[in-house]
Amino acid sequence: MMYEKYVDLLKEKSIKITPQRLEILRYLDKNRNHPTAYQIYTDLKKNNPSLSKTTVYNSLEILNKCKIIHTISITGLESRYDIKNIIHHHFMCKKCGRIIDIDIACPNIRKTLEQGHKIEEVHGYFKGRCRECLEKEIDQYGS
Amino acid sequence: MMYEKYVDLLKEKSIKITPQRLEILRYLDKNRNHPTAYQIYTDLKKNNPSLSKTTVYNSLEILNKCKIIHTISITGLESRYDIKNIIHHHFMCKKCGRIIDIDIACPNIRKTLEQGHKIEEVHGYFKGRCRECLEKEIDQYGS
DNA sequence: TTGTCTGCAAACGTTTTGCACGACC
DNA sequence: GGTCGTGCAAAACGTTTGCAGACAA
Repeated sequence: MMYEKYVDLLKEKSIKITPQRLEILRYLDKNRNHPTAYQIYTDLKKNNPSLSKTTVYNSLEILNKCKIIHTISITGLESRYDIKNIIHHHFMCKKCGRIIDIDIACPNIRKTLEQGHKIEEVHGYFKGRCRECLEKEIDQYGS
Repeated sequence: MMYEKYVDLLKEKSIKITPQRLEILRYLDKNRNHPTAYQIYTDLKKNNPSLSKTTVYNSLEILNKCKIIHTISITGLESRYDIKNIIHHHFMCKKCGRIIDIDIACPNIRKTLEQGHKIEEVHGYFKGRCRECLEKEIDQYGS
């Protein structure tokens, strides 16, 4: 079998390598649209009908804990998952629901706040209307 | 009856004034600890046993839509609610679960992103360990 | 053989829905 | 009289749990 980065990554983090975990990682690598656990589950079930939701949730949890993937809770409903490894934030279009990576970092974030609280994670969630939805509005109602 | 700011605020936004809505606003004004809908419901039910969950959810939704209150989804589980009217962000302690207001604004946030997406809401969620929990750790394991 | 991972079913907590009643212009 | 808000119950949804069997060190 050819070299696969996720095999190495799991080894590096001392997480047991299982076919399910690898499939989830490959799925997130190919699908950069921030899928839900259910989307991952139903899509992977097509090629592996015995896959269970429990395994998907368990795998996502362990991969998130080891920072191989990231959990996004921008919708306020379900969690969504992301495998990008550089720090970034997210924009959600309130019209079409798309979630888009935002490659900006807030430059003046301190690691410890004035009050002494220690920051370990920063989640920037931006909401609004995406360019495509804005353009549709102009087409409809005129500029 | 004495002057009440929330009566005026609802009038201003053309939202019908009902006892339930006012009670929820007064509750959030007094309880600045980012309660869940269920906490609001059970606490207000003590003085108004006929109050229903539906009404609490309906009211929170309409008040959020009109920006009188804000919905916080930092936990990834339930929604929490906040009545503070100046822009701020939130810190959640991963040990004790407390959610604390962070009065900083990211200075260089544009209203429109490079790709043309229009930002209407900014939610900054910070997670880590609060001062009190950090101090407990030091007491336990030594500095 | 021990611990860990998987998969199924059931349970759980939060939120939404359908519907009937009541209040208010 | 028609619209809107309320309250109850049931359903829906995402997620977690308990448990039994399978697998790997």
